[in-house]
Amino acid sequence: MRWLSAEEQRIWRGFMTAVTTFSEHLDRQLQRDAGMPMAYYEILVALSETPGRALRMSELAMMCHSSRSRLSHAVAKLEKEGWVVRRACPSDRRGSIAELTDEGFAVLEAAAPGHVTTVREHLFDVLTPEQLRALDGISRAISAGLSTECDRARAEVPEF
Amino acid sequence: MRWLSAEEQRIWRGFMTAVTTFSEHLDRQLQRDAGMPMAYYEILVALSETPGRALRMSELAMMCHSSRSRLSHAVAKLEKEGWVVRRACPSDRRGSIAELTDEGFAVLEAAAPGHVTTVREHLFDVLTPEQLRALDGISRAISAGLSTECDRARAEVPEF
DNA sequence: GCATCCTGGTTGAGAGTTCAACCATCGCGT
DNA sequence: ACGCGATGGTTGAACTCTCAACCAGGATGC
Repeated sequence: MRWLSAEEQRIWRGFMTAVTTFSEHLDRQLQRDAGMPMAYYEILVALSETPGRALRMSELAMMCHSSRSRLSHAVAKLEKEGWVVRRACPSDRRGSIAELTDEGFAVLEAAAPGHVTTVREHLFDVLTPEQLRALDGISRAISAGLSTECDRARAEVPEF
Repeated sequence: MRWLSAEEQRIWRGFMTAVTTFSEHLDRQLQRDAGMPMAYYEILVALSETPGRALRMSELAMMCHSSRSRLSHAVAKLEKEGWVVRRACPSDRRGSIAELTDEGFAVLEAAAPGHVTTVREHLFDVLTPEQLRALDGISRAISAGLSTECDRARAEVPEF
């Protein structure tokens, strides 16, 4: 087993610090200005970008990179707020469809500018175009490394 | 107010996806193999690296970039597990000192290899040396952008 | 000495996440 | 038609985090 060098540790810790501080900052901003955490904001965004502003729970879960359970709890809360409604799926009786309400859309419209401004201010404004290009590549590489993980797991299943 | 371009959105979402998937993966690995979330692991690491394996709560909070409240809850749990003990601070009667127990150290030693391996596998193994250098700069820039935020807030306080 | 403010730390309630268990339905093979 | 494994989704309990309230002890000013 290979440990991390001092240099690797520095990079690793710096990365985690930056990322967690950043996302805590974003979460706090959204919670303060829009009364919801970022995970819930993402749900509203995903719905708002879909034609019909409605999606099946499982598709919504994929879009938000969320577990079914998490999404179910979250949508329950959003429904209680009146920002989303759930209705049955006509083609599959198991299914359930979440739809963004007009009020939910209005809330999202009100929340978006502050959120986008925060993202721009702390990400795009502090990085050079070159760093942004690098970040793009880094994100892809990390994501690819994680999804091949899943593939490997899937490949381990006998008779697959 | 300036919206994000399509390209910026792509980078932004890709970045968040990579980061959240990655840290969820790490959290799950630690939870499964060591029975604790990453935040708690970080606490044990910070203590283990301090001479005497003990730190005041406030210093520990800074090291872990954690709020006092979060740390207090976390250390309470770690104490219940027997991995940490709390004792009074001799120089400041308000203070409280968290100390890593031998059992806590043993648990940490057992957990470390799996954690390091996961980090290496999904971060250092998937990035080129050039990307790692870029990541270092990016992390610094983001962290700097967030701390100047605090400075500005501090500067806004009247008579400061 | 004492009033006042600040700092260190804890606590409790409320919100969000995780995990495993669960139910209903679908799809497929026979 | 029937059995059966896979899928879609929900639920409850345990856990973690956040936020605000709080208490105790230091520090400063008079």
